Amino acid sequence: MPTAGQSGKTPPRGKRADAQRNEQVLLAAAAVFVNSGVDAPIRRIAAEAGVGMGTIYRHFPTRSDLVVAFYRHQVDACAQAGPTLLAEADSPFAALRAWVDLFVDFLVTKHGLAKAMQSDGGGFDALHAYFLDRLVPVCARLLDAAVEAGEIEPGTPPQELMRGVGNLCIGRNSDPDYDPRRLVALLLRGLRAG
Amino acid sequence: MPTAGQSGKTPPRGKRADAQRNEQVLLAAAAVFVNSGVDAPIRRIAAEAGVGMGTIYRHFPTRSDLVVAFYRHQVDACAQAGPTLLAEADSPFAALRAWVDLFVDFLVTKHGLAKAMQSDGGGFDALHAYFLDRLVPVCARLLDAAVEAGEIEPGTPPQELMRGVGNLCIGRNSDPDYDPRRLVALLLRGLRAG
DNA sequence: GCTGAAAGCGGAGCGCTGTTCCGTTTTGTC
DNA sequence: GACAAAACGGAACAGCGCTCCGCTTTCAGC
Repeated sequence: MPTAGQSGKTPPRGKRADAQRNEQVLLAAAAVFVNSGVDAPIRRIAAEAGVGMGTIYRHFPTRSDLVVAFYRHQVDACAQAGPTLLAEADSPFAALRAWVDLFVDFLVTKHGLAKAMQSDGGGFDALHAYFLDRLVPVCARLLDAAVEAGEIEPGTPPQELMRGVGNLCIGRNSDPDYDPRRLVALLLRGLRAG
Repeated sequence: MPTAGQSGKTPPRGKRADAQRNEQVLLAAAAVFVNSGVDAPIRRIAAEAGVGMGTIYRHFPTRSDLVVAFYRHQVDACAQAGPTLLAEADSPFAALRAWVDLFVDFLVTKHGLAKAMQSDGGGFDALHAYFLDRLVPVCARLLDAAVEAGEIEPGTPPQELMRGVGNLCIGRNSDPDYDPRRLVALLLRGLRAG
């Protein structure tokens, strides 16, 4: 994937050089999300980046925007894996299962991302929206294919399945005995026709 | 410094009258949980009750304790419904399904309770513990009965199922289109032997 | 009744958040 | 180099949980 827009010497919309620089620095500093979770204090990220609070808010009006920017390419990779899996797997349902596994892996390896994705009152609306925008269509295609192949029953909206899977992944880090994968597997089993 | 020597001041088992009164007043004020969710500011509950912050923290060291005290009888009712349903339903699996429905109803009608129950970092540990203490044994008995009747596959720990169901109920209020019941039904379907 | 120690109370205060606002600095252009 | 616009930095404000300690209430023993 290309690095954030500008290659060579064409600044996209006339952003100033220092602004572009700071945006990159902020994205790099957002790596604290990896270890401290997406709830890491804004001040900390600003300090990590060596910029002031004003700067961070100007570039990313909500924490959600920063999180989206930071994880965007991973979400995109997950979205792109959908069609590939559908083409290569033994059956549409197998593809769906593999894709959901990918999604679950993504969520459980990011502290608190699943929780943040629910967006209920936490100001993570942009994150929620981005996940839905990118992944629901992919999920829909996989579901449709599986329905068409007679492997699962129709009637489950993709956004509902996504939401459910996301919800099941919440709190994995707070309880090492809890493994969302087993429950997600049960959920998918419940979809099967028969 | 207390002059320790007095004749037997009996340290009474019972609390002082004003303390008992305030505890009742606080429990009544905790009704703000119903409309404002379990995240309602402590200050607000204190104000509602007409007491100071110190009082509320003395009676309920964590917000979790207050929530537990407020919803305790409803949780107990849910726990007690387990054996009843098992005795009256057509089959153990039907009883399990009915009981889970009861649990889901309880969770979705309390703003944010499901989220709080996850206890990941929110200081809701006592709430989490109480739910588990009271409901996991009930769930275990229902699961065992259904396994014994050959209706579901063995291998799902009750605490995992509880957690999964609880997780699926998160955020129902933030998205009216999301209905956890359908997904919970799928999950239970996934348990079935066959 | 009184009385005084212990139990309980109240809320100011601390530390931590997110977010805004505006004087100062940097940048790019003429 | 000058100058306006863009961007910056962090002090300041608001809201939160929680603690701490001087003041008030209770109640057994007289």
